[in-house]
Amino acid sequence: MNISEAARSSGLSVDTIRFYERREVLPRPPRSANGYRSYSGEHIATLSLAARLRELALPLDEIASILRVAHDATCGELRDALSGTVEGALGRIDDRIAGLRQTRASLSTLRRGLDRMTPDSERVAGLAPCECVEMVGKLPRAGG
Amino acid sequence: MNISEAARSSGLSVDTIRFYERREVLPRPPRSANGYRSYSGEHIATLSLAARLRELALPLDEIASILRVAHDATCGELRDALSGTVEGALGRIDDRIAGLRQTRASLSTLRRGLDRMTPDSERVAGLAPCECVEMVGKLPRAGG
DNA sequence: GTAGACCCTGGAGTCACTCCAGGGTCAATG
DNA sequence: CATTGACCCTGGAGTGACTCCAGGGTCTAC
Repeated sequence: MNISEAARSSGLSVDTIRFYERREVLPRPPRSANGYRSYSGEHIATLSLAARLRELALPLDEIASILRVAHDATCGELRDALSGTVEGALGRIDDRIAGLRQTRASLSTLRRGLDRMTPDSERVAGLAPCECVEMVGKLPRAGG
Repeated sequence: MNISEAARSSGLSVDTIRFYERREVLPRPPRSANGYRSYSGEHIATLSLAARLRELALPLDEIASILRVAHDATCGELRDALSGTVEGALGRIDDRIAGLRQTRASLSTLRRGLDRMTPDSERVAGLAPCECVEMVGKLPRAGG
């Protein structure tokens, strides 16, 4: 299996696989006679695991150490490594979702306001030609 | 008002203000005799507007053009610029929230699975020492 | 034999900051 | 008047996680 097939079946892009390898997140696969990377089923499993962990919004360092553990650990060790990681990731995701919801609410408010406005044609030099700007300025601060 | 006061009252950091100025997102304020940036009330309004727009997850280019429009536009023009932008931003945020929720669900599944597992002590060379890895591998693909 | 799809490398570009070195300025204190 | 410490300036480098590029080699089908 060469790199583009590996990409297709793992869900990572070709560029990303090469990038992860350079960053030592992924193990270096053997090369065939022409110098092409050659991936086995086990390699593909590692790639897929990395892809899934990345989808869980884990930073690459963490993924790298999980993959290293996953290659020579007892089940219990791996479980412990994963559960700490998962706990942290859940917290970060919850914060992120809360922030985005705040932002979403601000945006809806802004849109409702814009819909209610009639476009007048007063042209002013300088900032704040109309209530639009005031509206945006008065939005509550969200955690973007 | 010098830059640190401007930062405090706009919600941007000092570094970010200077960075936005370099990137021509913000207008260059006048300098006082010693070379320090000197911000008027109108400048602060612009900074605050930029900060709010950034919280709405708009890219800097878009903010830059809105600020330029905001400085010499009719109310209707500004309204139109903002409403297109807001519409796009709402869509992006909804997608992002949906993706994060997927990820969150996967993480919860994973955590529940880990909690139910008993740590056995089988040590294997090669990937996939236990069901942990399979579990992660089988998580549904989320849009991270 | 040649067109087009694939592969390789090392390096640069992206976004939105954030931090740093190496310097100048200012207000208050001793 | 000297010094301390908080502030200000600039240009440039570092961050994370890619993404794209140039400039080359290889493989497959017609």
